[in-house]
Parts: sequence; structure tokens; C-alpha cells
Amino acid sequence: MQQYSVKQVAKISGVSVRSLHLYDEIGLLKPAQRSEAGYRFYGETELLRLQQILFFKELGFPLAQVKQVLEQPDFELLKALEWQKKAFLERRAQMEQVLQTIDQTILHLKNKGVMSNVDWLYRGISKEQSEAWRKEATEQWGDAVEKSEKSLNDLSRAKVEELVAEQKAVGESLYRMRHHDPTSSEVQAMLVRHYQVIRAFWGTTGHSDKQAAAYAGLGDLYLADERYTMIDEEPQPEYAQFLQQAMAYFAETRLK
Amino acid sequence: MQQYSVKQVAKISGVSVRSLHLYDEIGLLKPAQRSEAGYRFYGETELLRLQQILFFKELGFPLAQVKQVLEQPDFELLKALEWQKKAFLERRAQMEQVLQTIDQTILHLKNKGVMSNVDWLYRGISKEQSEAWRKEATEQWGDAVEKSEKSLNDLSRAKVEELVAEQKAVGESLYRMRHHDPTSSEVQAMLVRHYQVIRAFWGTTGHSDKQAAAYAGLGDLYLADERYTMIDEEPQPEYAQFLQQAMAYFAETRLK
DNA sequence: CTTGACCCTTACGTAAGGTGAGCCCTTAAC
DNA sequence: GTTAAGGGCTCACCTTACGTAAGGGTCAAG
Repeated sequence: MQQYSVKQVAKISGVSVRSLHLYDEIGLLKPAQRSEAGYRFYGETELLRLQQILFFKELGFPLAQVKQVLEQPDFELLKALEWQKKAFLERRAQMEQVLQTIDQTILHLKNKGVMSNVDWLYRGISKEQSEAWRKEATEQWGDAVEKSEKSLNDLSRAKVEELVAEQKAVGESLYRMRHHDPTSSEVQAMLVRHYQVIRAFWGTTGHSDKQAAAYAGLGDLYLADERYTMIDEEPQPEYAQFLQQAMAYFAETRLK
Repeated sequence: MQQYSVKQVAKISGVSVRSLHLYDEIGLLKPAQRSEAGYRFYGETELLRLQQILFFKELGFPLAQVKQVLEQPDFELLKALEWQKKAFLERRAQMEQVLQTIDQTILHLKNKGVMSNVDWLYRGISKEQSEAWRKEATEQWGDAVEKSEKSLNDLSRAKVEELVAEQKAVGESLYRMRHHDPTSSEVQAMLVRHYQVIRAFWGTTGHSDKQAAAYAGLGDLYLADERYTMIDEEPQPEYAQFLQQAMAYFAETRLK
């Protein structure tokens, strides 16, 4: 029967020698024999068991649970696996959102040159946290700007106030038009003003293609995150939908 | 100006008091003031910074890097974000695979009742590890069975040998037919034998619907993991494709 | 004046090892 | 016969981002 030293097992299995020591120590994987000098030697059986250990480790089980699972009959295993699957699905969903956040942040940064802290700050935060912020943000449009006022160091205070007022007015107008056709001329005309405001906040760099993408992206953002279109603490999904469509159309027809 | 105690900040932001202490200690987030008695008090500015911290933490940055990022200009941030995105995409891809593995394992367990250690053992293992195993598994069909022989305690040794031989023969026959139509009668006839062998290994429990699903699932597995259809260390993707199609057809027409 | 809710610091525990020191074993080369 | 290399062993401290006391100070209300 074949005997393998720690180094050999490490090489075969890809785990470190230290890990093997650890697994031995916690009784997860004991060597088949010890030489007189205390050297560990593993057989085929142990390699097989190591495979199982790595399998469950890869699934995200902590070592203690791996140990349990390998000692338990199949029934428990099944339950453990299904539990693990649920946890995995959750984590994946969360990752999806984080990825979106990263993408949008990158987009914003690229098209802005300078970070204004206006938008991205409030994204990708976990439920309770945003919950808390929501309470403080009674009025979406004005408040977000006000909060980030400090960081808009490239704009004068007067300019900021002007923009806030304009933003507010535009927002209200658009909201009143929420049942119009998003591609209609009156809506699109209002979007010109909206676009100007946004540009003023973001600075006006980059190629026009990129600007189009950025503006359309902002529309998607409104759709993806209800906080952007909340009015008096109430989310407005159809308004978000309307805005997104209008902005996409605007980007397509005016900015390309 | 508003002042917040640790407890209040914790409640607002959702982080623990301990974390705030830690962030203070490592200089990531210092309170605006300390009272005479040493009490920490945070202002709006600090809450804002905390939001940023949480944002990057959510993106998976270690605290040390968060600190760096918040001190660096935007340029570095952009690079960091894109780097992070790549890492994220990788992790997601890996998760996808693990999820598949879990699903298949669950399926196998459910349709088998008893775990045979034949298949699932060799799945979901990282590259280097499977690399090592691959070297030892010169002959896929026979070897995998031989290796798991010990655990097939419900089958006699003679029976196992018979099955191994049959499995081998069937596998070779199927391989020779790999350019035939997967739905042809000669292929499907051979699949009957294949199915018998598989059933013998797995035990024969469960509803026929489930058996159909399991058998088709095994076909998918052949397609998903080249190790199942390797011949002389060479992966055989078209053979895998052929097998998967043939088995899916078989499951659909004979097992439902 | 006491009670209870806060706050502080200090310090140990956690998971899964990485890294290194100090020392022993075995083997091949000189 | 010795020596150097390459393992191997144990012991023990380091890491991340906190959790969880322990032991003691502060502050407002009753």
C-alpha cells in the first residue's frame, strides 16, 4: 500500500503542509501512520477523505461542520446541502447588486472626472443603513444635494443654490408630466433643462457618446433604485419608469 | 450642529459600537470630539465618511485599503474599483459552478438514497487538485469505480467486478458510436445497458420521473465536466455532447 | 442617593491558516 | 566520516474584523 508524506499529499491535493497539520490537530484528517520520528504518513483512504473535505470546504462549510458532515449519515448531509444552497443563492443575489453598484460607480467616475459624492454615496448600502438615511432625507432632490454640498467645492455656494432650485423645479415639472408620453416634445424639452442641471453638477467632460451613455445610465439608476424618485418618503415606481424611458430616448436622439 | 454618541451612530448606520471603536483606533473614522470623560461624539461629516467606508466595505475592500482609498484622489479609486470588479466577476463565476455542484449533489443524493461516492466526490474541486487526480485516473470508467469500490459496501466484490467490466464495455461501444445519431435505435439500445449499469451502482429507488431526471442530469454532468469522458487523459468534448444528447433522449422516451 | 443606561479601556477568542524559529531525521556527496 | 541539503517536527506568534466579557467611570431620572 502506498504511503505519502505530508509534502507529497500537499503537492497532490494542493493544500499546504500547515493545513494538513491543522487538520490532524483538529481531528479532521489523521495520518494513517506516524513514523518513529513522528513523521506523518497518509494512505489512499486518507487521500479520499481529503477529497471529501476539500469538496465541502469549497462549498463554504467551516471545517468544524465538514467534520460533522463526514461523520453524519446522508440524511443530515442532504439537509446541510440544501441549507447551504439557500445561503449561496442569497450571497449571489447580493453580489449581483454590488456588481451593479461598481459598474455605475465606475461609469460615474469616468464621465465625471471628479467625484461629486452626490449619487454614488447613497448606493450599495445594506438595508438598515439606507433605512436610516431615508428617514433623514425627507425631500429627495434638494436634500441629497444639500448633504453633499460641502464636497461640491468647485461650485460656488450661490451656484449650488441656484442649481438646487432649478433641479427641484425640473423634478416637479417632470413629475407632473409622468403620465405623458416619455418621447413627447414637452417632456423632452423639460429633459433639456434636466440634462443641463445634471451636467452642471457633474462637470462637462468627455466625449458626447460617453455623455449619452452616462445620461442613459442615470436613467437606469433611477429605475433600479427607488430612493432616487421618492417623494415624501413614498417610492414612485411608475414615475421612475417614465423617467428612465424619457432619458433613454433623450440620450439616443439628442446626445449621439 | 448635531452630535451623535456611539450608540446613536451605531443605530443609524447599522455598524456595531465595537466597530466604531475599532475604526477610531485604526484611524479610519475619528470622532469629531471627545467629551471630558472620553466619550466619543460624531458629527454629520463623520456620518458621511462612515457611509463611504461602508460602501467600500460592501465592495469587499479590507479596512486598510478603504482607508487608503478615502485618502487617495479619484484616479486611484477608479483603478481600485476596476480591479475589484474583476475579482468580483471571478468570484461570481466560481460561485456559479459551486451552485451547480450543489444542485447535482442534491439531485444525486435524492435519487439514490445512499451515497455511492462514485461521482460527486470528484466534482467542485479546484484546478490543481483535480489536475493531480487526473494523472492518477488513467482510465476514467474503470478507475473511478475501482477507487470507490470500498464504499460500495452494499455490492459484493464479484458483482462490482462484473459491473466494472460491463461499464467499460458499454463505454467503449458508445464511444465507437459517437458519430451516429444520438437518437438512433442502436445507440439507444446500448443506452439500455448503460442505464442498467448506472442503476446497479446507484441502487434503484424513487419514482420513475425522478429517475428520468437523474439520468438526464447525469448526461448534463458528462457535458459539464470533461473528466467524465476523458479517454487516455484526453478530453472528448464531442463525445460528451453526443452522450448527453443520447441520454436526454433516452430519459425522455424510455423513462417517463 | 441610588439605579439603570450608557460610556470607557483592556484584553482574550474566533477561522483558517502563514510564517518563522529552533531542532531532529535521512540521505547523498565529498 | 562528515557535512550539507531537504524534509519533518513542534511551538508560537501574526492576520481580519470584529464579538464578548471584565472592571470601572459618567450621567440623568426618580
